[in-house]
Amino acid sequence: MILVNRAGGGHFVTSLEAEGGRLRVERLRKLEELKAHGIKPYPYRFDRTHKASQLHEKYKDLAPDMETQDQVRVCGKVLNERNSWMFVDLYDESGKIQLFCHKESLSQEKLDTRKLLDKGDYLGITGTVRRTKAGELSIRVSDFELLCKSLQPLPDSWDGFTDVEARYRHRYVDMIMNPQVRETLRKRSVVVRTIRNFLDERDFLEIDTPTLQVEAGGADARPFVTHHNTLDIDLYLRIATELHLKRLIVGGFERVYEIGRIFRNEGMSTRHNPEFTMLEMYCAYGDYNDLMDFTEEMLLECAINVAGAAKVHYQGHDLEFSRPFQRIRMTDSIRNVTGVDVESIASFEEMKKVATTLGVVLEHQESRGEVINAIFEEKVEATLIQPTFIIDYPVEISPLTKAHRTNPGEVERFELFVAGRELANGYSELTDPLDQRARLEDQARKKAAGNEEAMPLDLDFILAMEYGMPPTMGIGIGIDRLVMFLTDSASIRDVIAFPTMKPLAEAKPADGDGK
RNA sequence: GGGUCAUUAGCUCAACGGUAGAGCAGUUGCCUCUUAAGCAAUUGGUUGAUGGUUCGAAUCCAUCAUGACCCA
Repeated sequence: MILVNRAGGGHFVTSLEAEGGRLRVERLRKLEELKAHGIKPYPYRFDRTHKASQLHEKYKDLAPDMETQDQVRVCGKVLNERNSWMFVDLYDESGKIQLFCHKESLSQEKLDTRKLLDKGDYLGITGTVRRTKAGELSIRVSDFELLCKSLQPLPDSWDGFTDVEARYRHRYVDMIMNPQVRETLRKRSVVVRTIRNFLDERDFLEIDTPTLQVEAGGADARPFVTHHNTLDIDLYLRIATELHLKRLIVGGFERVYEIGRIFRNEGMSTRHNPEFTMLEMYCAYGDYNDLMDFTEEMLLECAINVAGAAKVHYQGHDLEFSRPFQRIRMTDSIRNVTGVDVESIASFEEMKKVATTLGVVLEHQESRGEVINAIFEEKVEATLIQPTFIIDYPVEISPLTKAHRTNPGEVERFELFVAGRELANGYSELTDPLDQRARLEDQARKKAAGNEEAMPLDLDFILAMEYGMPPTMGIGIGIDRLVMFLTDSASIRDVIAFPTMKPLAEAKPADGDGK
């Protein structure tokens, strides 16, 4: 089997032997030599007394060139070495601690073993705390044990590991070499925890709904298809959690949410990953006005917990998450940007002409409301930098939203835009089962006509609604995008631990057809 | 889907039609000294893949693969 790879970084691994090349062979030689000396290269455990950061805190007042007799045990990964392993940078999750391996402090046996170590190995250290003349807190090593022999060479620590494709394909190396990768994922965890705490404090229940579904509804998107062998039926991966969370409201829960993985079989870009994480939250007896207040409060708390302030720097913009966010009717936002008052244009045909005049390219829009939305997306979205609620959407593009209480043709829906991108989508939920049925039948008609993004007719969902659903507000928030804003990440791949990557082609045998 | 660019040693990059190089890493000595980097010597390549042009291709052309950035 031949390994096919870009030597520069991208890998489709079919041969471990080819990875790392001769440097790996050299490490295997050392591994064998270690074993020959009776050293077990993959032991079971190590008791440490301190993490690196704890030592820096505890000894922050220790003066340069001062030596203590305090014995400590630390462990971690070797990432750098100076002067033939006399000075070693050992990293644990909390940070770095320097090891001072003076030959007079180590036995001859350990000095011999030291020659068989490589960068990337894990070590368990016993020694005393000192600060060097140069001022670096260090451990004078009296004993060490190998905790893991690493077989793969690490990237050059000075030039770093910068090949974008290689970083995403071998994310564990990216995490080792680029600390900000781990920091971003840590902040992601803070965002999710903040949201959970925020909702839990307000008596919400987190309930899991099905990922595998007979029909994928609740959003305009193409689903992934999979197959259940025993039932011998195709199932779809969910594109939203909305329809099931609303069934929970019907069932008597008043406050529910789910932070779950969503799958959409669509394009990939710096803003789209095929699987992503969305918060959906539903709360009985509130409307979309209450929901905007609620959303502002929650996002502000996220910003403060992650960035430490309401103001967040994102890709050259200063985003201000202080309350309240601007609220603009969609039609007003179009007038503000283009000068055109779409509310005064009643007919579908006339609206299409206006769109064309504005340079908006239309594809399969088949109603006045859809054209208005196209104009909005093309002309207004990118201009919405500060957090802004766009409210009161056309009914034609909102099949699950309650009709606006005063404006005909509109629904009580908002989307929150930040840095020109949609971050959240919320509304007064449609609870009228007859209206809901009419809207979904219209969707089913579009689907039958070939629109793959139209929603299927979920009769059980309508049946649930016939049993009675209280007035409800509900929202979906893209967690990945929120984390992008709060961590100043340009690509969604930066906030996902293991982003989706297209595999590299495997080598074909010489007698293959080569296709 | 369209355009532009990229892919060369473990990593970061040169070489732009004439013998594939550097820095770091690695190896071997010496050295117990440091904040990217001790000193010296030295190993290392099917230049992403497949074709083509040419006396000669990392370099020019075509196709493919993967990725990045724009655009739809």
